[in-house]
Amino acid sequence: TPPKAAETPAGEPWTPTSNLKMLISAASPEIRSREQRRGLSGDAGQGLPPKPSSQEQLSGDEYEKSQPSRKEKSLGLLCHKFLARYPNYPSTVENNYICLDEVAEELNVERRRIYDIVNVLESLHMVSRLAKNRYAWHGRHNLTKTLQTLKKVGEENKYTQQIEMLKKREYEHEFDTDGEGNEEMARPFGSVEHSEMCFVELPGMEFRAASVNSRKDKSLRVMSQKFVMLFLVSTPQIVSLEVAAKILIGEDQFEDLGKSKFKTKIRRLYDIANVLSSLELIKKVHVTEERGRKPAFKWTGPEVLPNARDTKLEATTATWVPHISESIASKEQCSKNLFPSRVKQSFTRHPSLIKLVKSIENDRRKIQSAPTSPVKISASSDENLSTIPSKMAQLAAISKHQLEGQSQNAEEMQVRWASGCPPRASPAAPLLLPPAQAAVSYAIYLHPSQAPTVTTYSPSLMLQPLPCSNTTGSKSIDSRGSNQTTTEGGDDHTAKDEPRNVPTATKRQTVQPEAVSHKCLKRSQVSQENSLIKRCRSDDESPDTPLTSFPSRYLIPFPQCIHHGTRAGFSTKEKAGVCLLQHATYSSPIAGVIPVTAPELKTVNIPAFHITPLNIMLSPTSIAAAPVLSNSCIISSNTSSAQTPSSSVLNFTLQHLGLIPAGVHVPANPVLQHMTISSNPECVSHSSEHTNLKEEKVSKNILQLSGHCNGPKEPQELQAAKENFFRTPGGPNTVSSFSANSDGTDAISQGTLYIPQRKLEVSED
DNA sequence: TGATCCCGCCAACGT
DNA sequence: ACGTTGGCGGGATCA
Repeated sequence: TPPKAAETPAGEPWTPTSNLKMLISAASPEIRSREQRRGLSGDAGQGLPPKPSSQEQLSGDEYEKSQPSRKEKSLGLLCHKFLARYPNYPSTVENNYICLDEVAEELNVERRRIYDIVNVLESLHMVSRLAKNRYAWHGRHNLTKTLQTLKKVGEENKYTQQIEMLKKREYEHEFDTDGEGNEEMARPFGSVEHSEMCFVELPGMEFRAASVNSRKDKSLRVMSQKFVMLFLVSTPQIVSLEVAAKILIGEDQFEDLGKSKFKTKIRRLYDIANVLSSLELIKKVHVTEERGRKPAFKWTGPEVLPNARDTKLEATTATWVPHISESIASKEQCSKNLFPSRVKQSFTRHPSLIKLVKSIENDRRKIQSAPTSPVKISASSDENLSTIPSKMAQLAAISKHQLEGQSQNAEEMQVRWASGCPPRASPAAPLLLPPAQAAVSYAIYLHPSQAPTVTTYSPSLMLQPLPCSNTTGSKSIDSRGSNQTTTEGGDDHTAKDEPRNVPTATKRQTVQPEAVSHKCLKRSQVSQENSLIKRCRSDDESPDTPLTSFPSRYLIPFPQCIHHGTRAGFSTKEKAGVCLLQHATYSSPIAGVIPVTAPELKTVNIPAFHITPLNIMLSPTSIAAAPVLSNSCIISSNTSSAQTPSSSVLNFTLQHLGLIPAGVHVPANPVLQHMTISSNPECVSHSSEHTNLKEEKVSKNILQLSGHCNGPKEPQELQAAKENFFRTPGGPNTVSSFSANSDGTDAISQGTLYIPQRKLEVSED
């Protein structure tokens, strides 16, 4: 039963946060939909209407479709609803699949709209396309990394300068007619060269991210990234639409700079801004300059630090990971020593590579796409609220979403202990790996969803200096425009220092007394409770979660596997230079499946195999970028002799290694890079439970794999294996194997295999 | 009014 | 041929 909006001070613009949270928490999507289908009778007056102020309680007839009112259909709201369906930090293999059709249907919108959302999410690597109608949800796991990368690229592109230039010019030509004036302004920057910026990828994500790359990926995706870059490189982190549009246009094709083009650009930017806003990465504000107030947006997302440093892991890996600054000395040198795998290159896909990538993608595509019939949203199906979803539900969804976001902090904190505390044996076996032994190789199975979060910084990139960004001395972006005033759309507290690291800006608002205080307080309170709740829930499957999830991966340590085979494999298939290195390497049967986590595995008699497929497509770039293995050094003790990692460290590392896009064999030297923790203890922890159900699935996986595991593989075989691999229920997965020795030889001793499992879909619905 | 931006046509692509 | 993606911009709404 929808609680009533007790408080809601009159006139207050609807605050997603307010009391709704209760509703939300109470009403999970499913429930809500159930209710919806019922009649909407109850909800009408509730106070959910976006525009509460006046016409609230309509008589009971038209509330339903009286007037969806433009706002109710806004992309922003839709986006909120969309986001509400997925956790910010999805655990490993949760229900991270997104089916566009379904979503569109459930959200009651046209597919087209979903694309708008998904596209920008994709630009942030929060989702990635898997196949035709499917996307994988990654949530914010990659966000930090993505932002860092974007920032870097943005800096490389001299966005800061461009912005300044633009402003300056603008200033100068105040009087000038826009029409002619702009022509010249577009050119100013040496643009040409870097104009070719394409989709920025993340190591490990590239493939998927680019999977859609075929089409002139020009707009949304890329535009979105550029837009974000602008925020990240500008000092007041405020970007006006106008400026953004101009810069973005400038880069695009230098062709007609018609006014229409500008207009269109702005339109797109609004679309993007809407979703970014929903993500709470930006907020609308107004900049008042000479002219008047111009719409602009202010970055409210997490502060993006130059690199590493913010990753909890850092502490742990610090020893092995030299800080960037140090590496700069000589690129070559460094790269040689520290960055075994190549060096430079932004994570931007260069046009020249596209082709290659494309072919790869095609390859992949074949494997994955299956016909999907577009499901039309028939207004007919009365049973399922064809009509307007109750506003209540909407709000609930939103608030829920928000709450989740707020709790994220806690989650992050949680991760923290990991670095310090010895991993106590958690039920999640993965942590229990035996101490590293002499030579051990590990194969890690990566599930797509848990996109590897490793970042490798290329020296070149590292060149960029001060954490403070704004390299150039001329930092006063709007120095002259100091008069720039920003007006917050809703709340105030503007440019003040945002707490860095505060993911969600919201919490901070509490500070404000007065008007805002009301809601803020409320909000914060709620959020707290909520997070608590969340916390509790996290351990067990949330009651309201319709899906049952299973352990996502199992570790199967195997003795001395060989790895050579693997290596060979790599070379073979490399033709494309890239390729999905998905091969399977097999080795002698496992001595025994080690206990690790999955009991069922034991049941299944698995031949030991060492799989090394990398389902992640590695573009040349990425390869370079992802030397992978990263802390392999940690594993291979030899490198840093003295530091034989304690088992705890090892475990920890391994765990996280799972996130790394490995598969790329590790070159001689350990690469340094830092990674982000993407999975938290929780994920692992529940893996121990409900295992049985999936047994069959597991075995299935295994069988498939094993089927192909025979001796050295031929390219063909690999291919086949690959396909099968992808077909696995779990979807594409990645297994990587790596080992690193100081001398470049493989040192392998022990291997671990992660087998991701997919949860059964039990959803009602 | 100008700021927003929904809507959906229709082209580019993939299959 | 048909389905999926997703530019694009008219024109309705909102403030």
